[in-house]
Amino acid sequence: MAQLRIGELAKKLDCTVETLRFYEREGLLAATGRSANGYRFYNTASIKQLKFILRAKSMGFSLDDIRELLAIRVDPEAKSCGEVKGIAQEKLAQVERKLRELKSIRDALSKVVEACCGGDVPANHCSILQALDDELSAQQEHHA
Amino acid sequence: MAQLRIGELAKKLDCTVETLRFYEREGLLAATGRSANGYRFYNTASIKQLKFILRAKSMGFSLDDIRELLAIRVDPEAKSCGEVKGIAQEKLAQVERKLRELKSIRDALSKVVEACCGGDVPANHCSILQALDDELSAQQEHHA
DNA sequence: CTTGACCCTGTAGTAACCTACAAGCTCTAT
DNA sequence: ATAGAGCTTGTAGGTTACTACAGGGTCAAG
Repeated sequence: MAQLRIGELAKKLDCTVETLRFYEREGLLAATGRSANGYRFYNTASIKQLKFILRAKSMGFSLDDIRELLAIRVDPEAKSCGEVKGIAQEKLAQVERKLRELKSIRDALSKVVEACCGGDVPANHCSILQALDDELSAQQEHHA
Repeated sequence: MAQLRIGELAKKLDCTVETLRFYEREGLLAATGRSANGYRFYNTASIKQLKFILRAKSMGFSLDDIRELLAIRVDPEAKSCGEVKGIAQEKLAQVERKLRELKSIRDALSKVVEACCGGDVPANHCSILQALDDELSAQQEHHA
């Protein structure tokens, strides 16, 4: 069980073999080695590394970020905790920016959705279309 | 002032001429016409349409969505308010999904950032790296 | 009459992250 | 012996929304 082929690893950690080969090309995850027939195999260290990658991805890190984190992970003596924290903080700041942006989009959108009758009537005077047309749609309080 | 050239329009509504030509290729915004020299020109209707596009974009609609909304806008008798509202609601649902996802990313990230000492010490035992390695990082309450 | 800003077309590149072949080898089961 | 699943490489495509040329025409000012 310590030795998995690419398809087994893909199934185990729920990704595709193409993704694994892609990660290899990108320098994120080398196979542990090749068996006599040329097939890639992965041991527990490789599997842990893939878990690391997937977990970092799920936390919003880009593949570039992950490359950087992996370099530190491989040689943690060479880098400080502060550097790692810096990467994570920057990512957190990005996520928070995006979050604010999305919130304001959601607010604007839910406002126009609420205002629309949504009925089976011709859209001639649809308030959504009007809001998108209108000079004052974004901040109607400003005028009212 | 009712007739703008592409560069003037770009400046007026704060986008680039390349974007305008791109929107034309994409069927989102045709120029009102061409002058004798072949230059595009835009009248107030075109300008309104570009405003519509930009406003829709700022509300999180994709260019595909906007194409659909424009079709309704051009012939609003043929479509119902309900259809427009449907598009907007679906978009709102997408935005809210993304929002939830980002929130959970932010929470996970801020948790690991808080836990890290961030000092100028080697990253050997960095809690961020450990969290990414660790089986239990995502839901440590589950075990504790 | 030339410079420089502006316009034209068409094509190709970017970013991030895969995804999909084609052409062919290997292993297992029947 | 042969089918079928799984593996190999390399290359090309796809998404979204632009962005960046190259190579050339147009126009107003000096």
